[in-house]
Amino acid sequence: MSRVLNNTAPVKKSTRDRITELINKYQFQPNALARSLFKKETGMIGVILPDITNPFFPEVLSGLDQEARNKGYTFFLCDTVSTNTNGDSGEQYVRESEYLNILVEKQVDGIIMLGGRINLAKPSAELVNEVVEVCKRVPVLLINGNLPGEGMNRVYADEKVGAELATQHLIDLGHRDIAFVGGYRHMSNTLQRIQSFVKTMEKNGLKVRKEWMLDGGFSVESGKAFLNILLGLPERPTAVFCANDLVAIGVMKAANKAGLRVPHDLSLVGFDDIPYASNSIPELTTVSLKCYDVGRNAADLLHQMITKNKVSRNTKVRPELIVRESTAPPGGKGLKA
Amino acid sequence: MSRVLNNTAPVKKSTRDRITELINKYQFQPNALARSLFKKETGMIGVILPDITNPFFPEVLSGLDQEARNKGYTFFLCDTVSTNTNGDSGEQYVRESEYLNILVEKQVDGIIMLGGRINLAKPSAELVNEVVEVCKRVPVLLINGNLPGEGMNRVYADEKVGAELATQHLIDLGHRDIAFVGGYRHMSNTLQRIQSFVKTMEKNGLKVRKEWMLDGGFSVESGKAFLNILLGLPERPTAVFCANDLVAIGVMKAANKAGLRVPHDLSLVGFDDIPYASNSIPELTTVSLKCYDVGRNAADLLHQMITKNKVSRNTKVRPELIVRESTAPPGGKGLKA
DNA sequence: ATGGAAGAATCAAACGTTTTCATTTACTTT
DNA sequence: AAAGTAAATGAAAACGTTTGATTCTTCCAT
Repeated sequence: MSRVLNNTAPVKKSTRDRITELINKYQFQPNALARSLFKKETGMIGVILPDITNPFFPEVLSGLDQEARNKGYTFFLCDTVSTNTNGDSGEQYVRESEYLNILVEKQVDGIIMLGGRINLAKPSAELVNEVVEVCKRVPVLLINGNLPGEGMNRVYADEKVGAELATQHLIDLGHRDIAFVGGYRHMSNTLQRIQSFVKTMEKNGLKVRKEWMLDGGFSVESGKAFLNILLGLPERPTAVFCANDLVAIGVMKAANKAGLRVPHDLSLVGFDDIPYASNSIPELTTVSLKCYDVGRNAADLLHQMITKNKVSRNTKVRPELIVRESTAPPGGKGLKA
Repeated sequence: MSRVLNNTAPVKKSTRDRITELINKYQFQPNALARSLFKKETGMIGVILPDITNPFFPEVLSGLDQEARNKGYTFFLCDTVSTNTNGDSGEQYVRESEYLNILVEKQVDGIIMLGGRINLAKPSAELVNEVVEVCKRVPVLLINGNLPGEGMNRVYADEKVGAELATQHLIDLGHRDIAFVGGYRHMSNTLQRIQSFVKTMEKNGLKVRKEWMLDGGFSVESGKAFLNILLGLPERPTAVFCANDLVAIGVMKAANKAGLRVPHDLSLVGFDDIPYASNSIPELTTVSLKCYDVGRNAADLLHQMITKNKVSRNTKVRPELIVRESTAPPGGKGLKA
């Protein structure tokens, strides 16, 4: 029966017909569990991410899916968000560990980790150990994150050039007083963006002001808060570079409420290029992390790791500046009252 | 060994210790495939949806996950979108069938269908047949969709009261000239919204204008197109009810470009309450479909279907009007030039 | 016609669990 | 102390597939 389904051996036409007839008659469908048990491959890939509700992730998921689908993979979705948001991300982290275990128990062919603890600037030794341990059993691929030491496989967007692109764009427009707001200093991606930001500023002979460097969130709400802080300062920037699009939206909303017009009074650039970015009024200038491409690359790389059992080298994808409507030369009154 | 892992039988302390030591030593992890093969349950739920990139779906996914997680389920994500968008949704439909097959082969404990063909106003007999066939093998739950005849299990938001809420809100504000734009007439959810819209209009003695009823898309782009059509008309509405938030955003952008202020010149209400809705400027008045609640309910119901093997009755969740900033009395110049 | 080879069909083992049943060991009670 | 009961352990079957080995046909060539 197996032979006729999979054409794995020659079989006389008479018997083949007999079998196929039975298959149709009983609506037979093979049991993938049993097959996987024997073949030691499941065609399943686990993807662990912090929060499916963050529009950033569906985008890369989409790329992953597109590339992996025709290779015959299906996805386990492991959302680690702690929905009963008591602000305790500890719970999220234990969930991450749990899922790691579940996935290897379910014998997935590969695991993709996306965000969460792998984004920490200083990941705990415990986590590193854990992931290394899992790596021994199943190929693991990190997207937009890193873990020190162990030569992990990763594909990621080049945060540094992304931040440089954005900063330089603002400078070329004529801005000299630029703020950076958003993110968390203890996360590696934020850190890279900040570092690249100050580097680019200094390269252009511009000063970065400590009091214009605000972090503490990736959300719209935090964006509003950041702008309000900025508004309370004696000296104010004419442009702000936001750690991601969501906080850019927040900044924009708060600016609007304060009677400031974007980009006339204040230039704004975001980061990520989530769908939001092109839907706001005015549309947001941002740097695209090419989530979709990152996803596709990841799927491809993981597939190689699974089949060739070979550690391919990491892939870095180059971000792209998307100039839309939220940036302009510093013509207006700026943030100055 | 199985006994000590699962505490399924009394075991002497000495041997228990011996076993646990070995487990730790060899980092033993059980094979979920083998277990599932024997127990005939996998703890896996398949969810089929059209496009993870549409912010509507992550929201319900999140609710699903939250409720199902602590019951020990994990999710298969089956995105049926045809990413090489040649506009051919036929491909999407065959993918839907494919996934249905894959999921039963993988022995999932249950299947959740979300959008796609189950939203068609007139589903093909072929589809109905297919789903009925699958239902014989594994519990299937439809979210926000229906299939005729066969007493399918479903949980859904009450589109009719949602549309009524929105329409009545506009009317209460004093609007008499209201347009309805967006969606597809051949989809059941659009149809219900339309029907409820005209019913509510007529109940208030208001006339609905054929030329103000536009359909043909759920996207931002289509929203822009709709408004532009409206602008070209000799007589224009003072408010428009959009089939979903995305087209409302589109309408808002097009209005903005045409120099119209929302809500001063034009009132706008959306549908769905996706995260976008509260991030736009002005924030969008909309009706919340309670995606998250729908998701939670679905997870709960499916769990009952799986364990109790009982066909629970359908669940309907009541939408809620969220009044924000995009609606106001028809004070402005309206759309009239 | 017999031997052999190639083709077709059938058998059996293996994948890693769980559970039942039987067997052995330990404990309690009269 | 013996018997009976309870606890602990061991062995084996089953879940549904795949594949390598084995047997059985069939046919061709010597």
